[in-house]
Amino acid sequence: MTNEQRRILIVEDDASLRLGLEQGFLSEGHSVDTAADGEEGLRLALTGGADLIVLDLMLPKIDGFEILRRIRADRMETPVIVLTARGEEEDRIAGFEYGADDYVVKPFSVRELLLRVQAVLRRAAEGGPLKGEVKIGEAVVDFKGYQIRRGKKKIGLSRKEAEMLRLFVENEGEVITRQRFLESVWGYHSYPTTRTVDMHVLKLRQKIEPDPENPRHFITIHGVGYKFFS
Amino acid sequence: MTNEQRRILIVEDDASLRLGLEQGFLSEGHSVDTAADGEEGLRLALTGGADLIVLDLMLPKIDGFEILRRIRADRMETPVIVLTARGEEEDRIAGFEYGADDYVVKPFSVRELLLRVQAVLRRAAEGGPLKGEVKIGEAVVDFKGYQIRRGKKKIGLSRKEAEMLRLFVENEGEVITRQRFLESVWGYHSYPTTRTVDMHVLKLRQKIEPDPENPRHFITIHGVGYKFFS
DNA sequence: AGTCTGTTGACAAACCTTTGACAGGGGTTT
DNA sequence: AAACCCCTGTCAAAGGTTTGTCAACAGACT
Repeated sequence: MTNEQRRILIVEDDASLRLGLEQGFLSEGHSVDTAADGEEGLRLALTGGADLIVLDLMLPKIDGFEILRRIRADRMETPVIVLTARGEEEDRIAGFEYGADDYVVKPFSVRELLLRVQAVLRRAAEGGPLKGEVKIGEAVVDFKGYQIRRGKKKIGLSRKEAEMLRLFVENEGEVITRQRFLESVWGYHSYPTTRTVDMHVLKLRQKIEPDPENPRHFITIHGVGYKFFS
Repeated sequence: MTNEQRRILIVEDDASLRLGLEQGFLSEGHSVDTAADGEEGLRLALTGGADLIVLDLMLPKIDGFEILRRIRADRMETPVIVLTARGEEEDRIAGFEYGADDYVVKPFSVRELLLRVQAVLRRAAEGGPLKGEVKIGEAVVDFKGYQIRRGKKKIGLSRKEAEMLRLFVENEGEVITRQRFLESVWGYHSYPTTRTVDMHVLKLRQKIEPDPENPRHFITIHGVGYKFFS
């Protein structure tokens, strides 16, 4: 009852993944449409009243980019989460440009995707902060452009910085442990030290805090993790 | 990391992998049960109080799907992480259909599996006991944010304070002995004096009680322990 | 080669936790 | 009721752990 049920469209050619996702969504109480190729996917996207679309980029017949482009060309604002394969990292930037709302890199845990879907649905329901820009004190973060504006100064964000910031913003007011950062931003295939997380927080503070030595937005919770306030 | 120890059940027929995983979990401080075939695995899954099950799908006698199905048929909610081999009966790999919490494709690094186990355990723990906020008199405790709000004042909670408070809240009205605090909050790896518990109760009183010298919420039971009322 | 990013080690600084000490309460025994 | 002993409240200092920050290094990219 924490969530309303929604209609999810899954466009994915790999049968086992498609079924797995379908089950996952069903078990969360959503209803599901599926398409195994781009043609079908586009048709369902344009006709069916999906509340959210999970879209693989690599598809038979019509690829994911094209589907995304056509959806947006129709002025549909249905949230889209893109699935990209490892090594197609550039896809992700391109994906954002075409108007994806989030992306997940394969291989991912279904749990992770379910969490992101929930987050996107929540944002969509609330009017979607990440859609455009987020204000943090004096600074304005542009996630799609990977940069921050403070007054007239523009400061670039690296990929890791941007992803950490995204996690912060999505969980404003809640403590996020270093482990959770590693899990969510770094994934299961690289194993940096937890000190690395600290380093990135330091950088975010330097780029965003008015007074980096007395942080107001990125708060340390000793022995636990960090907490964010906009 | 002061992570709590858990009991892990490994169901895997390949001996070297089974031993490798066992070692990994042991070195993280968990305790481990193992089963080399499906029959044994199912038996242990249903009887033993495992906190998490690592389950190979391809097993002698009873395969992993069947085990998973039966576990869930019993309404057990023990988290399960499934190990699948690449190329195994693809259409059935929709392991999530049967309620797995995550899956890992062989070959995988032990390190990766350990990380996923931690993640699943953490989520299982978070999902359970604590709701968002709890009111204690005038104060509102925000466990996710590790803080207390009293009117407009926000007071931070340290980790130990938060964990003690959690135990108090979860056992409202019951007397909790100092010993129980030590076991539950501090665990088996450290043995502080019971005076330490007093100290933390003092701090909680100072942060939460309207009049810390005449406590209404954290009551001393002389010779026994403390009792909490919201 | 030069730049940018991510990662790590090192060390000091900050912080929480723990402990000792002592006063004050509580309960029990006479 | 008084004496007594054990338990708890509280403070402050010690102790140990966690974090902030700098600098160096490797790798990717330009």
